[in-house]
Amino acid sequence: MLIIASLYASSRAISSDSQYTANDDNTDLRMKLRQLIYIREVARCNLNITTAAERLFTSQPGISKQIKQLEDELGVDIFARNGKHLANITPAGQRILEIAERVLGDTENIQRVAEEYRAADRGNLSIATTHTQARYALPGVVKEFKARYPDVALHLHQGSPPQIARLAANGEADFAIATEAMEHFDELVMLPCYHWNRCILVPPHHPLTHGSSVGLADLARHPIVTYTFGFTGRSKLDQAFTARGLKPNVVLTAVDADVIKTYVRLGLGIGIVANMAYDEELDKDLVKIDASHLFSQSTTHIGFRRGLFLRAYMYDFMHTFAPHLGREDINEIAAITDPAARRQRCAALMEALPRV
Amino acid sequence: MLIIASLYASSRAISSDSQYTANDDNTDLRMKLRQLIYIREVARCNLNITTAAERLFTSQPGISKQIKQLEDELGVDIFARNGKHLANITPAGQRILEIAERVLGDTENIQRVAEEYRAADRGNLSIATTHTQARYALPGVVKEFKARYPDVALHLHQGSPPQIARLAANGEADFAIATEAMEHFDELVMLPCYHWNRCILVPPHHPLTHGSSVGLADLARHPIVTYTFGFTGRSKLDQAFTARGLKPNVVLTAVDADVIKTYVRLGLGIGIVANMAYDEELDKDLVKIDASHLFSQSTTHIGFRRGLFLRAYMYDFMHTFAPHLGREDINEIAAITDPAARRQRCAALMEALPRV
DNA sequence: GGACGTTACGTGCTACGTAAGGATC
DNA sequence: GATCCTTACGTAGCACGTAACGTCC
Repeated sequence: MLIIASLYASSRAISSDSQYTANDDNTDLRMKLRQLIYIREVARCNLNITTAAERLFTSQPGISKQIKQLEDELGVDIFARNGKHLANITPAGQRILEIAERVLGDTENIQRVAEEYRAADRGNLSIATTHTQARYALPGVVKEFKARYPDVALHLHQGSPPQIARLAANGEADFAIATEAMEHFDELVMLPCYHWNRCILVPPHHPLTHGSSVGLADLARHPIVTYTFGFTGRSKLDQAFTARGLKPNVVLTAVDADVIKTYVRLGLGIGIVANMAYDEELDKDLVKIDASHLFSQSTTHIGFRRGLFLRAYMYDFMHTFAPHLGREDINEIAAITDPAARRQRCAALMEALPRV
Repeated sequence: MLIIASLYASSRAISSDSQYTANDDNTDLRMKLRQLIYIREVARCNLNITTAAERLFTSQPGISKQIKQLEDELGVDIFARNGKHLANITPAGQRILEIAERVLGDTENIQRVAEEYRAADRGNLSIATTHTQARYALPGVVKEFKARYPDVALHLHQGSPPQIARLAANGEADFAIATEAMEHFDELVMLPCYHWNRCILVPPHHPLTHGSSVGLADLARHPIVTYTFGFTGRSKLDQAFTARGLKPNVVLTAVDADVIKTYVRLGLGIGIVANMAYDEELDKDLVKIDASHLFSQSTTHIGFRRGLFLRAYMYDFMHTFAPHLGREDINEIAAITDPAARRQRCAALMEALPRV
């Protein structure tokens, strides 16, 4: 079949021409957003419809039926069934799910736009972050933010770096703020915020306080208390030791510096923590020895799902937290589709950050 | 309000935690795709709900009510009302409409993905193009394409360049193929296909056939029959004359070369047409004089809406039409968000095309 | 007065929940 | 046997069409 049509007559003549109504606008669209929510949730729940139903506060047969209906309309299976069990996601389903994610993200964006215009300084800000950030880096920013936006409800979700990244990727949190494991989610736009390094905390009169300059070998001779692997730049710490062929004697690992400090006070070992975790006032019973020369610096990032509509106060929050991040810079980087190119652009930003 | 929650317990504990369900997934989503279709159509119909209803084959009160319902849910007006008439699109509505376009485009993409997996070599291909392309550039490609994909229904829509661009931008056509006015639609990805230039057609024994080399001044001395402004590289033609301070004596303009040739045969003037419009066989009663040295070359582009899911046969069509366009190249360029950067990338491609 | 949008009302579809049935592990 | 998905059925809600009303040009 080859159809050739001319349309000089009227600039909108096309649509009144019945020939076009077939391929034309999605007039006969039966697909529903609910169905997309359903397939997404089922995919997220490891293909378990029952738990998906619980999480969406609806009935399991309802989801079952809607999914089947969607598959019928599209003419392809989204899920591969093994008898009556969902066994897998089909290739077509994979691609459909990707687009469905974007669609649902966009519907959320529509709601955000509406909120923005209804009340620019009212809304929610949901931040997923680690203990270190929540305890030492964010309080100042949060205080300033709350003073400026008293009507924005702030939610802080604490978790491990992978959890944090997942929350942001799923849209359950607006921002992810962390140091580790943030490069592995391509759907997240990660912006470098600040560099930091480590310090050593020891009780007063500890042998390390006597020597003039502390080296890695000195540290390796003492029992060490530091972060659990995967938290707060722990990887950089290990790298430094192994690069020198040293085996650190880590006797205790914790997720947060407060626990670490507690055990340093008990004399369990020397603490290696992020330097912003030392509080001049509260930790004056400990001696802080700078260790920036021993480890390569770490960089804390703030991330959000690509395509997320950013409220004005969200730009403001990022700018407060990392003053080098202006609205235009953020938009520019978020517009980059290719994750590799985005990382490259961010690397340039990182260079400009003050070293520690 | 400041909520801090910890989520170490379980990697998916979050969602069963009632604290999150408020800001969490769009569980209580009431928005419907129909509503988005409605607001888009109303916007397209110059805020006339009645005609939008006709075009969508539904009732006018239905649309009216659904729009109001959507506005209610979002809490902002999408359309500004003057009494009972829709007078304008609000700023919020503007942004909502942008996102709605993307959502609806994506739902269409889901259907395409489904088609692709259901029957890879079955489907529709809708091309909007000009007379020149349809008549002289496309027949060979179409023939080859139809042989390879007998089950793809091909639709050719002929129109003016702006109409063509609009069809592609609206999703009423998959491809736009034209030479002029293709840079002004940022939502279209435009790929350069081939360069071409003009030739002069005169009756036998015409004075121009005697001179050795034809110059612009020679042309300006004869009555000219050529394309209407805005068609088939007419702008480049005018530029050449005005750059030399010449005023061409255009006595007749037409949209297509067939009409031009007809009047050249009648002795109305000399014809200036695209060189691919000369048919060795059919036009042997006319003398063709190459004019590539007189005018700067034009470039024909193929364009599609950014974000459009491209079927395998669509890649193939483009490759057949412009062999330098491989699937990867197309994907790479389509992934570029910034229109300026995209144009720049295409400029590089154009350099590589054979000059004429 | 004509075109257009809104309100009111009736109807038919459909999504959803409950309950029972069958498959898989 | 426990878990999980499907089918069947009843209900309640909602979208849609018709008709009448109000409004703007």
